[in-house]
Amino acid sequence: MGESSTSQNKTVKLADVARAAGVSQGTVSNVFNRPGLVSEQLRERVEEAAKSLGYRGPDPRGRLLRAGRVNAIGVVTVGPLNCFFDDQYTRLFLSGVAKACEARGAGISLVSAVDDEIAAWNIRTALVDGFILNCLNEGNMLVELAEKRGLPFVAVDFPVGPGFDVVRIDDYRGAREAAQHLLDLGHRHFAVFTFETEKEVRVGFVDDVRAERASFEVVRRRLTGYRDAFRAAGLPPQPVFETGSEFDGVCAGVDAVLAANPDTTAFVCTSDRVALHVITYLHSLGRKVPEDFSVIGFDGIEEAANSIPPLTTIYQPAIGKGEAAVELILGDKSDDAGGRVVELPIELVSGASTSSPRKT
Amino acid sequence: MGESSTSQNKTVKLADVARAAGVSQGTVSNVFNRPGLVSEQLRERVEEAAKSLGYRGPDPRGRLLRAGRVNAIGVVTVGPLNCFFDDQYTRLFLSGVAKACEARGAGISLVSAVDDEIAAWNIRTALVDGFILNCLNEGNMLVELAEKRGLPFVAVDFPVGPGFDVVRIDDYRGAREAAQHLLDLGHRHFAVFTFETEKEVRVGFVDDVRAERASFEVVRRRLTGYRDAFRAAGLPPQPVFETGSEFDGVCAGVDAVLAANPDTTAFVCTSDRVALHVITYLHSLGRKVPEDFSVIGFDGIEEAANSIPPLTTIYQPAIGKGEAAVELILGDKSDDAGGRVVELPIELVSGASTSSPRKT
DNA sequence: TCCATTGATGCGACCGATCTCGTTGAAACG
DNA sequence: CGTTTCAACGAGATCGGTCGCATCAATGGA
Repeated sequence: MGESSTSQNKTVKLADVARAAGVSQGTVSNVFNRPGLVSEQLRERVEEAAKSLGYRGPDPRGRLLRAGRVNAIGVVTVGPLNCFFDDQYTRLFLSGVAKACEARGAGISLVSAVDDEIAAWNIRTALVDGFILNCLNEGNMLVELAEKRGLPFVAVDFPVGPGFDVVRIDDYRGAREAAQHLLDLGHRHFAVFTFETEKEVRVGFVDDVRAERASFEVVRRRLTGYRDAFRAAGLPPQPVFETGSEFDGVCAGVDAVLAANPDTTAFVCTSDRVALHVITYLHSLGRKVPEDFSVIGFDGIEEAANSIPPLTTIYQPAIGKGEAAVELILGDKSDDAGGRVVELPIELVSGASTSSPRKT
Repeated sequence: MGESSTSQNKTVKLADVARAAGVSQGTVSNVFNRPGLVSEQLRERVEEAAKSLGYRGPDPRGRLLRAGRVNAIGVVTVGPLNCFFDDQYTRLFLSGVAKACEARGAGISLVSAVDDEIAAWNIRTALVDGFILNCLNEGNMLVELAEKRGLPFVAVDFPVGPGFDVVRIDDYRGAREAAQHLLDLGHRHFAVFTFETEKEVRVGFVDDVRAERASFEVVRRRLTGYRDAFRAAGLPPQPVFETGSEFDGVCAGVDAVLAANPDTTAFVCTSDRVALHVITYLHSLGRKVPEDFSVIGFDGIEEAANSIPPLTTIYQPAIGKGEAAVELILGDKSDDAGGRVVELPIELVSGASTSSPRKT
C-alpha cells in the first residue's frame, strides 16, 4: 500500500474510485447512474476522484452481469453476413428491425451462421436478449440452437412450430394471386423463375419433385401457389427454372426458356430481384416489357416501384415484418409467448410490367 | 438443503452442475470449453448432471466479464439505424465491415446515435471491443465520446486527428477529376448537386460561404475539388445546389437549374445516388442522357454500373474501406496504433452518362 | 423533548464463469 | 524402491458493478 494512485498498470475500477474518494462503491455507482440520489458535495468529490484516477465510467461488462439484460437483440441469417446488406428484401426487413429496436432503445447484433459450427457457437454465445431467425431453410438447426440457448426467439417465414413465435405472410396466396393476375390478362404460356430452392443454387430447370422438396419454405409455398393457379385454369404444368438471385443465372434462365419455349409470354418470378434482372436482360436483348413479355415479381421492394417499367408485384410488408419480430421479442412477454403467429397482409401492386400477351 | 435438484426457480448455473456432479466449477467449465482436458468418464458424469439439471451451457455474460473481450465491434452512425440499410454507399461499406468481421470471427453491433444523448449513452455502454465511426460531421461528439470510452476506434472519412486512426479517400482529387473529365469533354456550364451539407437537409442553392462551412467533411472536400477544377479552367463559379439524397430534392434541383440556367449541359453530383435520381428525373422529363445532359456521380455503387445509361463516376472502394477499418481495430495493435491513416485509391469509371455537350 | 419519517450512505452479497495455483495419483525412469 | 513427470482436478481469487437492506443523521410534528 503506497503506490496506489499513479502509474497503475491495471484498469481503474469502481472500487478504486470509491477508495480514493473515501466512499462506498454503491455511492460511486450512484454518482454515475443516478446522480440525483447523491448530495452535491459528495458527488463532486467522487467526480474529482474519478477524473484524477482516469476512471472512464462504469464498465458495461459488470453492469451486464448484474443486470442480466443485454438490451440488444440478435439477428441471425443463414449465410454470410453480407447478405444483410446485399439483398434488397432483407434490407427492408432489417430496416424494420432497426426502426423498432431504436424506438425501444435496444441495439442490434448481427450474428452470422455461415456454417453449422459457426452458427452453433454464435447462437450459444451471442450477447443478446433474443434472436430473430431469418432466411431459414428447413433442416438447418437454427431453431434447435435457439431453443437450446433458452432465449426468446422469432422465426421469420417459417412453418409454425410448437414453442416459438412466427412472423410470416401468406406466400401461397400471394403466388396464386400473381399467377391469376397474368391468367386474367390472357396469358397461357409461362416461365416460372425462382431464386435458390436449396442453400446451394443450381441453375437450371426444376422438376416437380425438386420443387416440392425445396428446403426453403418460402420457395415451396410460392411455387405451389403458382402451380395450383395454373392447374385451376386448366393449364398443363408450366416450366420452372431455378435462377438464383444473381444476374447471370437469370440470363441463363431467359436464354433457356426462349430457346425451349418460344411461346412463352410471361415470366413469373419468386422475387422482385429476379424479376428486375429479367426485365434488364430482356431489354438488352431488344425485347420489350410488357409489349413482348409480361413480368411479375414478388416482395414489393422499393427498386421495383422505380424500375422502368414499374414492376407488377406482390407487395409484402417487409419493414412491418421486422417490426413485428422485434415486438414479439421485446414486447410484453405476457401470456401466450412461444406460439404466437403474426401473419401480415400482402397485396397485388399493378405496375406496368404486365399486360395482355402479344398476338403472334 | 434438500430441494436442490427439481423445481428450481433460479437459473441453473455452472456451480450447480459442479455440485451435482461432485466436481469443481473449473472442471465443468472445461467439459464445455476444452473437453479434451477432462477424462472421459468424468466428462460423461458432468454432461449427465448438466442435462438432468437443464443446464444450457456457460452463460456468455459470465465469460465476458472474466475474459474482457466481447469479440464484436460496434459501428456507429449519425442518424437513425435505418441509414445502415437505406443508403447504397453505406451498405457497401458495411458489407466490407461484415466480411472482415466474419473472417475474424467477430460480431457486429449496430449502435445508433440519433441524437447526442443517445449517442453518449450508447457509446458508453455498447458491448464491443472497438468502434467504427461513420457518417461523421464536424462538431458532433462521437470522436470525443469514443475517446472517453477508451476503446480503440476508427474514424471514417474524417479529418486526421491526434490519437486515432482514420480511413479515407482523397475526396478532393476525386471531385477534381470528375469535373476535369467533363471539362475535357467540352462542358462549360455546370450544375453541382450535393447531398446534405449539414445534418438537416436544406434544399436550395448553396452559396460559397455555406459550401465552405459544410459540416460534413466529405462534402466540403468534394465541393472544393469541383470549384478548383472550374477555377483552373478559367470558368466563373458554377451554381451549387443542395438536393439531399432523396428523389424529391433532386427533382427540385433539376427544375431550379433548368429554369435559372438553361445553358447547363452537365450535372456534377457528390454521390451516385443523387446522380441516378438526376438521370431518372431527366428521363421522365423527356431529356436524354448523355445526348442532352451529361451526368457524373461519385462513389461507384453497384446500381451505377447497372443503370441506363451506365453512370460515369468516381469509384471509391467502399467495401475496402470497411475491411480496412475492421483491420485497424482488430488487427495487431502493434506500434503506431492511434494515428494511422489509410487512404484508399479512387478511380474515374467511364460510363455512358457523359459525352460532349449538346450543340445549341 | 421524543418518536416517526425522510434522505443519504455504507456494507456485503451476488451476477456466472474462468484463470491461476497447488495438490494428487499414477506411470515412467534409473 | 525413491524420484521425476505429467495429466487431471479442486480451491479460491477475480472480473466490475448493482441491488437490497441496515444505518445514521437531520428534520418535522405532537
